[in-house]
Amino acid sequence: MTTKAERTTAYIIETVAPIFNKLGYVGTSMSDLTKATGLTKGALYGNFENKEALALSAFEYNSKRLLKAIDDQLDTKGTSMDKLFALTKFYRNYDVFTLEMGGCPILNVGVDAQNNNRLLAAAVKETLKTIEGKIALVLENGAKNNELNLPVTPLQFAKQFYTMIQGAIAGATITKDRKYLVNTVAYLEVLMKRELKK
Amino acid sequence: MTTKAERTTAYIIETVAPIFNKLGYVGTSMSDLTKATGLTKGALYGNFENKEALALSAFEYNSKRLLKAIDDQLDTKGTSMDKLFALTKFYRNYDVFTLEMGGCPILNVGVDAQNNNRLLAAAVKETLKTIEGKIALVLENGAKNNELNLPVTPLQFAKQFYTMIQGAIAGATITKDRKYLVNTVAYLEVLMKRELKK
DNA sequence: AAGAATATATACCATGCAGTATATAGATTT
DNA sequence: AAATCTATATACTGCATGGTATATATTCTT
Repeated sequence: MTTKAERTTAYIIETVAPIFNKLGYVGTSMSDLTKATGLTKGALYGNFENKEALALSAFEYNSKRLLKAIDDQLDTKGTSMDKLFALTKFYRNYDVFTLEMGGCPILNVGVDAQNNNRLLAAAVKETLKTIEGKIALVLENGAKNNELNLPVTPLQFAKQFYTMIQGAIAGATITKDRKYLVNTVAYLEVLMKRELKK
Repeated sequence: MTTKAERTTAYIIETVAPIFNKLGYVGTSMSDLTKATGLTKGALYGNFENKEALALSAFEYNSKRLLKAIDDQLDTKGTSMDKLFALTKFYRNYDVFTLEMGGCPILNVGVDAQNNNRLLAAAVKETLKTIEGKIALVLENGAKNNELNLPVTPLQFAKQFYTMIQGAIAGATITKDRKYLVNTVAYLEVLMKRELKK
């Protein structure tokens, strides 16, 4: 059973996560958070040591949600090719997925924290590497099972794959135009068929 | 001839531009700027109406520098293919180019201003479109002069081209690893040869 | 249900913030 | 060189910031 205190901590993180993601670390004030949660400073500082700990928990929360969603796609039944196409399909509507998170946590926090918060920046970097690793693993298994051809190493292909996705996310974010996602995913699928298909 | 006042204004912009680009709009304080310039608030507010005007001028300054550099590449003598390869070469060392600017202004300001400053966000969006347009123009001319084959419209290809670059910039920024630039540019050049060559 | 332990609210602190009014210094014009 | 005009420095707002000490609720244990 979860104690009241644990539920409060969880509630704070959930509520605070999209705000930090949207407004950035320095752009978010403690009063933004008391307003959003309906709690007072006493409650927030009773559950978290300081603003930085809150921001870190908030990012970890968003990060886990994202990694879970990616895992869900890559756990699709079928060939490794099926799994990868499930992932591209996921990213085609990534703007919808990230709407309630307040945008892409990798891009937003990655850029925002770069020169403002080392711990956050390091956490983002690790999440990015984790995602690349997950994609690489699928590719590696696909190659092992003779389901696909790999022109380069699995990690190399995974990195290039995610770089294109990242570019699409950046483009869609900056221009507020989801076509960047749609078009890039379409192109990625063509490239995958061309370069990975046996 | 430039008056002393004009030179001071220019000096402020130059000095302030990389700071805003690095620390973001909210992350930059007026005292950061007085410290960096060696001037006082009186001087800054005498030359600019407020912090927002200062940030806008700073972005426009960085933006112009970037557009100028891109133009320089695309003005390379030779075929449209030569011009495009000059551009990819430029982006291979983009981290060096943007070092003294405090990072990529498109990515940094585009993400930072997204939820903090509408004017800035709009300015970045426009710059991004301008870049895409410049690339599209080279492609269009190349097609007209029968120098290359276009599988899609010039703008469509240009957008996909820049999306990949943008992804590489994001990856390199977040992980502080320039390999994202090097590898993406290498891959882009392969794709260009494969898809554009007659 | 009473008492102990814990979680939240209140009130406060020092500091930093963007911005301004005014004084002083410097440049430009005559 | 004097007078005028302009640019910069100084000193000061009022307000928001992150954080804390303490009082008051609320939850948990017995």
